[in-house]
Amino acid sequence: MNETVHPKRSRRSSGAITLRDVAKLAGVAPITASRALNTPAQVSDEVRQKVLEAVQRTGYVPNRMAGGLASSRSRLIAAIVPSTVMSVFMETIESLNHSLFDAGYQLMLGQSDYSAAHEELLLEAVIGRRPDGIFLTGILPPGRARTRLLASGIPVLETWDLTPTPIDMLIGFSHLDIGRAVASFLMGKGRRRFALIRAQDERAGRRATAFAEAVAQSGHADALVINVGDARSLKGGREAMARVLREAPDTDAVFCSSDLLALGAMTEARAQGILIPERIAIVGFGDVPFLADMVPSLSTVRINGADIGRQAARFLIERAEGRAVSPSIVDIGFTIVERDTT
Amino acid sequence: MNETVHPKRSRRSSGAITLRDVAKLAGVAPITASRALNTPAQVSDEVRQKVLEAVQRTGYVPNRMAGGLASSRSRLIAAIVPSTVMSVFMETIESLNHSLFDAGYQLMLGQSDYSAAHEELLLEAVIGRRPDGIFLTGILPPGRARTRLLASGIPVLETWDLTPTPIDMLIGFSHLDIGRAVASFLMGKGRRRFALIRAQDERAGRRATAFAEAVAQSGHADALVINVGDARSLKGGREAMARVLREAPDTDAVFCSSDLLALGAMTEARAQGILIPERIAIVGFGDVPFLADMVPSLSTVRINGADIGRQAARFLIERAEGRAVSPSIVDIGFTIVERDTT
DNA sequence: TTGAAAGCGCTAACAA
DNA sequence: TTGTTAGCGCTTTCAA
Repeated sequence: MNETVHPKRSRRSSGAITLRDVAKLAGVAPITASRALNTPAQVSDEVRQKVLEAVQRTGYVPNRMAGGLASSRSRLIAAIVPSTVMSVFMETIESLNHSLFDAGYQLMLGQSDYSAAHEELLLEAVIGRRPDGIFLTGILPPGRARTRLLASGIPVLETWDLTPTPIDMLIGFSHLDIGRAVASFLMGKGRRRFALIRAQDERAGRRATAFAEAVAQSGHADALVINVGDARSLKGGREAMARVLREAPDTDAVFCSSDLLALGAMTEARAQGILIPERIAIVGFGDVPFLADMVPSLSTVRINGADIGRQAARFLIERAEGRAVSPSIVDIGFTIVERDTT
Repeated sequence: MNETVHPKRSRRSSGAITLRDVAKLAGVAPITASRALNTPAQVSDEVRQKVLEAVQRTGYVPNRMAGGLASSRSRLIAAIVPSTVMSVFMETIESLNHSLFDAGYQLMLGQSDYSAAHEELLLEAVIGRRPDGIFLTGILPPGRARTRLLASGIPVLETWDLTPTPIDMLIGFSHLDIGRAVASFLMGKGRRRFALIRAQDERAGRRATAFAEAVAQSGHADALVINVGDARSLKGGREAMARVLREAPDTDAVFCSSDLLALGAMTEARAQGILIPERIAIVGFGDVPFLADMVPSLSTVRINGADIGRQAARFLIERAEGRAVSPSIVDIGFTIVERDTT
């Protein structure tokens, strides 16, 4: 009876139940308990039974930090998005998160606010967690952040854009193609005087430029370009549309860099009694879920965000588990969804 | 020359630069390098200088899994929300994420999809990461998940609701009060025949019930209650409004459990040529950023989500760092924002 | 102010 | 199939 009755844990212990406790209760070695939980096929039925019972009784929850440290596999995936509120990226993040969770991975979310400086800080913090993969929205331009990431050896998936020279994997679509496609779509409808309402976002800029070049090459007057700060501001769209109507009253088609800006533009047009699509056609970008049911419903460019998320999860997990088989560059394309506003 | 020229790392090493490498380069012991980075005040200027230089030269990024394991502090906060896409919670998550990042913490995001079963799995996975705190949307009802969480000893912050018996900390508001307040607000405007459009969500249910009781107690006819599945579906709001107009054509006020449902209701009313607010008043819930600029602009119940996020970060970090000073229950309140639709 | 030793809780590697 | 041993990369503890 001189054994410790209160099994005094070392002063450093966190106090939680550990695999050792479980193993002791099950009467096996810790590594055997570990195998019973992680690779059950490697263990006899009887042992597995006893270990699971001990887990139940103790309420043991494995410490993934310890596991990750020992195995160099954190089962953590980091995602960096420019914004979350009312944003077109959330559909992707939602499906990514689901797919990851089903495979036993956890998502760490970082928000860059469209700032390169912030993104660099974020990446540094993220690398410190040693995630098994990093999901980036956009292409990471050459620079310190990219060098760091490369040096870290963590699998990286860039999305939402195309480049012949990704860091590693890429799932995206061409913003230039979208600009051109929307331009021909509208020209095909007989529209002749164009305006662009675009947020301060480099990718939106490329769509706009491609659009403007396409209409110019077809011999039309230069498109009027209105810059607004925030892609999520309906108000910005309203004000931009007011300027369009003032500065180029003969405009008959407007391409907006987000659905919310488009909704703002529609709102202003309606407030001024301008008929849509009769007088002016409007096209948005993103296909946020609910605008399909507005009256009039918004024509827009649809990106299959959920599909990006699913494929991203697959790619990242494949890399994490060392079976890299998928092609590393995927163009996921886009669709012009025609509804009432054109 | 018999020293290893290629400093062969042990077969288990991840290969990344470690604190040891930095320390060696700086000519100090690992623990000194650790102090130079984490508690610079404890170290001489000269040593600090040399260590920082070595960090620069090597591109060292500390392994937070190892640090967390050794110190029992992960600097990770987990947040569980019912949904992310087009959701009223994202404003909170965004500000939580920012506040955490500024304090050197990282956010892990889990999505419960309004499912208790899923939430339990999520919590189990989350506990395994040993976060320094857990942010929950809603109150966790007694049950296995709550017991587990309690046993884990991880600080928990419940939000978005009130209860006298939180697990630990609480930042919320009263759904009953909201239901009652909106009822008196509408009755005060002279409205007499009410309808509720509500999503399948327990909290929305409580707002609706309180609303219905309040109008009944004032001697009005029972409010018509229409259930819809998804709070984020504009279409659901439209269909519900169509039913309201069919089943109770004399309805003159509708309270919807989300702004998106309210937008759907408005859309349907307009499609049927019904004047808002003249014939029917509409009130939403959540005050999603952009609806203020619609025409007509939506009257709604505003929750200061960004403030919840900020305070949540403060509470959780205080607990994590062992200086628990804030009150543990905070009623953050709500505001009825009157706009065009009433 | 600096360092040596030990250990956080787990798993890889090797052995039986 | 099971166990022993030795780390993973860091920080706590204690000592100088």
